[in-house]
Amino acid sequence: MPPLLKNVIADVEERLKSGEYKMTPRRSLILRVLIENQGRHLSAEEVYQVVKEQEPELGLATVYRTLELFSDCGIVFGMDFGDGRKRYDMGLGAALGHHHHHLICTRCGRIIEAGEDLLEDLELRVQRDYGFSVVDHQLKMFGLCEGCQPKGGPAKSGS
Amino acid sequence: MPPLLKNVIADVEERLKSGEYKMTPRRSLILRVLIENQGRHLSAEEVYQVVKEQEPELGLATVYRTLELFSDCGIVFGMDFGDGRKRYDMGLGAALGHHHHHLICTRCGRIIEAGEDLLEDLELRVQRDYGFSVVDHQLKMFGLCEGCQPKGGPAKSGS
DNA sequence: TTGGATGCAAAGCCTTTGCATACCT
DNA sequence: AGGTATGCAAAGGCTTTGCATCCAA
Repeated sequence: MPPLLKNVIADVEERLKSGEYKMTPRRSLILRVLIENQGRHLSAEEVYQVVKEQEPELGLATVYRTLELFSDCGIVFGMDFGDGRKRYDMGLGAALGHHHHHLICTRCGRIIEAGEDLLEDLELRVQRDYGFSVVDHQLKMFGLCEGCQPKGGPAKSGS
Repeated sequence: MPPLLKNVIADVEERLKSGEYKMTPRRSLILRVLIENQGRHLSAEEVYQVVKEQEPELGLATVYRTLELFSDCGIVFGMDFGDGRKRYDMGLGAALGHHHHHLICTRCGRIIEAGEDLLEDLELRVQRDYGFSVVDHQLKMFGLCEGCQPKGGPAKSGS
């Protein structure tokens, strides 16, 4: 495994220990799966399927418990794309696990991560106009991804 | 009931009829509850509780079915604040039922509607940079509402 | 030895569905 | 009559929990 991965795992271990938790082999495995699937927003069940390939003994409940644990520690973030199940992803990159921007294609279901930070501006306005102090935000945009859009450029609809 | 309300109900009736559905007394009642509670993002269960006061015979399943029906007709919009249940609100005002901006207080749970439209700008960028054509979006900001913020101005933490 | 970690299965929540009945055109 | 609307209760899907066991410090 690449050294970066080791670092991340070590870092997570630190965070867990500071909260009286242990980094067990199973948790480590789940973490690795999450890292290797960054940006794919796996559900608990999906994590379970992947993890079970290497650790068939591992139970679904452990996945749920681990995901919640990681979530509490700020290691992963849960999100909801309206498909009836929670999905998770690493909180790496953004300093505070801040800024989750997703473009959700309503046709093929693909979810694209967008890295915009224009919301800084909006946060300031909200802070000022509503007296609301923003800690985190989540933006979802629904529409059609490039591949699902009508092809052929800006053709006239008729001819 | 105010004339505006009548108009809305009549309009909804039109929409239902155009889809082969009927505006029944129960649906009308549910609609009225939704209208009278705009901005409160009621869950199905909550709608049920309110509706039952006037129509104790009405069943929860009808509420669910009606909410889905309204949702399909674009009359209401479902959203998710991460509390494990769908919440609904009227899609009035914004032309396309577009622009749902919510400020969610993580301390008291209050949900404030924000009417900003700064995202137009962001949508354009997304369109350009990702080739993603945005149809709708949803923005949630988590933080502390005015009442839940530490009082007394920028006081020193110690003394 | 003690406390957390885990598997398994049962239980919980919210939501959807099946079926028989009631209502309206 | 014919078809939709509805209540009730059962069924479903995802998640959490209880309990006995296992593991590590």
